[in-house]
Amino acid sequence: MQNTLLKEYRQQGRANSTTRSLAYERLRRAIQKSIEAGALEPGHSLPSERDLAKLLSLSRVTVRKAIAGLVDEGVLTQRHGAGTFVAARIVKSFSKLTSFTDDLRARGLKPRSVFFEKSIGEVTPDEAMALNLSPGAKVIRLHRLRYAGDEPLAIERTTIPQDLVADPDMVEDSLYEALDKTHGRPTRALQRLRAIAFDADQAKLLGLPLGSPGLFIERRAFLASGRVVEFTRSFYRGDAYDFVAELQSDTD
Amino acid sequence: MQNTLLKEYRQQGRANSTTRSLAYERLRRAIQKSIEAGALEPGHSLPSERDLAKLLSLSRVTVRKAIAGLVDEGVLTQRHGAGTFVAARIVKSFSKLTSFTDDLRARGLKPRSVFFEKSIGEVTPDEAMALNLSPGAKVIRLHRLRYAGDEPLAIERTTIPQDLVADPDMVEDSLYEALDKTHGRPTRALQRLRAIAFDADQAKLLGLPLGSPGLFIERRAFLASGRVVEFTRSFYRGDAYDFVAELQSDTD
DNA sequence: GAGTGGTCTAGACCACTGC
DNA sequence: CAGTGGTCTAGACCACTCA
Repeated sequence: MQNTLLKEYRQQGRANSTTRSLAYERLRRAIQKSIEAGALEPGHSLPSERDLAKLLSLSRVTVRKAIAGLVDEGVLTQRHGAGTFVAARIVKSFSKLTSFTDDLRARGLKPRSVFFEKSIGEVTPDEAMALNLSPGAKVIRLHRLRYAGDEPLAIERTTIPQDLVADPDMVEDSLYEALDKTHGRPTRALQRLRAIAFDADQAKLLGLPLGSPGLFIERRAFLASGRVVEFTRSFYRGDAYDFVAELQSDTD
Repeated sequence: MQNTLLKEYRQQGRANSTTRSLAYERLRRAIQKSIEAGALEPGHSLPSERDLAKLLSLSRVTVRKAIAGLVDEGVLTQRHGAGTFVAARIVKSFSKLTSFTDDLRARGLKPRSVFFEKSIGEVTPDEAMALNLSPGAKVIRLHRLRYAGDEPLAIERTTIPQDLVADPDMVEDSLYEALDKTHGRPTRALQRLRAIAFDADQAKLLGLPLGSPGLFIERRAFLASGRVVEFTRSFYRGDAYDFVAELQSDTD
């Protein structure tokens, strides 16, 4: 834990031979890496600011600056008098388009998918509408349970035009990583969200009591060209997610 | 300019007779007020950090902390070697959002409020933090049930600095309409949202079964000067609220 | 009461800007 | 070149948490 952090900190120093490295940036990256590597798990505490300062031969002010950055990204949380902890809830920006897989990795969680379905078929009228496809077009359908480590987090149904991905088996964990290799990631998305209560099937899959609160999210993601790459309907566990949005208040 | 800032800083000190006030919060508020009062206009520069520190008998670190908060809200901008300036225009990427309330109006439904509480009081520590107010400052509290026609939709608790609205009775249905008549509407807001299950009291108020799904939304709305005008915690019926956002992929 | 984060100080050196 | 913000230090005291 401390050792990993110290190692990462030194590593970060070496990384930038060309550029001058800032102590607080180095420490910040070191903490991030330690979390991603699993040395710091959600809910666990970091060494105290004073200990970190001593360990790394930094002043406490510098340590605080490094931590502050991660706190306002939602990666760490601090409790006065108690300590600094790796955030347990997943705070997801509702304004930035990020991949589920990347989100979890940034928090030191291991994303994993269990597929119920990976198939090719003809679009339904619904899907054709959502994806702007002609009737008769072929689509790939993914239906899966998404995990963070051993914890099921969400149920997800995704539909993708077949000409964009070709083979459903190209998608292992991350759709966006598969897209990287072909048409690139989407640059824009429209998302709609509401609260729901899980029905019997959903609750069972997620290991929650019937009627537990969750979030239903529907997303259409677009390529730079304007093409719809993805139509996804997800059910997220309410106890694991926080969504943050920055918005412009309407003139009316 | 400098004079106004100094005066505002002292003013902020007086507000809290009982509790200790934080220097960086005081300075931050003083800068905001100076902007609102027109003593600092967009594009103009602030005194240098060193000068501010000397003027207010603070350390430079403290002055920087006050400024940093306003910089990341987009109210001020800093240019290395040049100075600190009042932002000419706030350039940030916002999601466009439509709330259920907006949809209501668009659909011709009548929003209506039943108030449980409309009062004036002193800020709680929580509220002071959320609104960037000095301890001891007066706030208006609104606690209400919001309807669309005869359907209860949400339970809402709003806290507003008193100097922005003066009289709680000025708010009939829309807080923003009341603000139109005084300081103008907020230009930006930060929202955090998660799924919850309604407890007994909430369920009863909304006429729903215990444990029904809902959205808990916490919102802080800002004026162009960076001042927080509103801190609201709402509980929306899950079956009635749709949250729509457009997301952008970020290069960083 | 020991340990934690939260605030604050009075210095210092560096990198950049603009005259 | 003088002046600015950017980084960093080595202290200090306070307020809070938890056993």
